[in-house]
Amino acid sequence: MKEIIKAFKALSDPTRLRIFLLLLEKDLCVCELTYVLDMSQSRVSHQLRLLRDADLVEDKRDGRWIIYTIPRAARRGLGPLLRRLSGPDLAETKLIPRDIGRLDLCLRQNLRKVRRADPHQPSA
Amino acid sequence: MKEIIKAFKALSDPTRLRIFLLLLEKDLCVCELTYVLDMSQSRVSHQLRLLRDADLVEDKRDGRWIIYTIPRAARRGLGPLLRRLSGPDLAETKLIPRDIGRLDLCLRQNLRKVRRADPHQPSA
DNA sequence: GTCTCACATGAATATATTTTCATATATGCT
DNA sequence: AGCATATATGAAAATATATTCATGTGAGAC
Repeated sequence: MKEIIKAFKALSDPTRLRIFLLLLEKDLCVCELTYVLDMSQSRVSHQLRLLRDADLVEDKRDGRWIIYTIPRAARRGLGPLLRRLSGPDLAETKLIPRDIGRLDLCLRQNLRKVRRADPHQPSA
Repeated sequence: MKEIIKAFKALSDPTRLRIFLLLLEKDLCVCELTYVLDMSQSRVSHQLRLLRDADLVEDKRDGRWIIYTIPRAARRGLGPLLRRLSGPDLAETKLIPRDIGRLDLCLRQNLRKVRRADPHQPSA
């Protein structure tokens, strides 16, 4: 019961729902989310914590970045519901077309491009 | 989007989730809910309004009483999710066993028994 | 019409959530 | 070690939500 309340509460905020829907599309790091949402990093981090506390997202470190992911349980449970609530047979995309646009933009810029944590990269 | 937020927000409060789950079991009037939840009528009414604003419940008058119902759309969308979130193949019942107990008690007392809006009741 | 019951609602208060700002931590680079 | 980048977090301020209390409304009984 408490878990369910937490999950609903977590998704009942526009920012967090947008984050969740974005992550449903693709795993992202905080700076990518910050870019797409055009919000302060602190704000995004705080919201991510609530999503994490509700077990709606997971994080794993990758070098300097922390990548957020939607664990399988949450994907299974909520993905279908959101598809249904957003109208018959629509992808999450339809809920946040603007964000998806900015996400594409963001991915093209490859924010995490150059400095990967790969010490073995040959210089030529 | 706004509708989805409203729906999640509506279900992210313990009182409202309990009401929703009770109504998933059975259509009920406000005084029955008040009894089962053991809360003030005003409090229950306020929460019902939020649920109604989120299209998660509907009401219809029946004589003196106002009966709350879960419309089909909400039942279809959220029922399955709640069943899944509450564990594999569990009915909503498992989420609020106490409330269901009190509901049975309440129904046995037949709060809406005597004064039905039936003017043709013979006196003998 | 008057009384009672069932319910709704406005306004004030109490409580929780969100945002911002400053600062802390961890990683990688040089 | 020192610096920059990526992210987290505590605390205060801003904002939203929930609860209570008093009162309003509408239906049925008489």
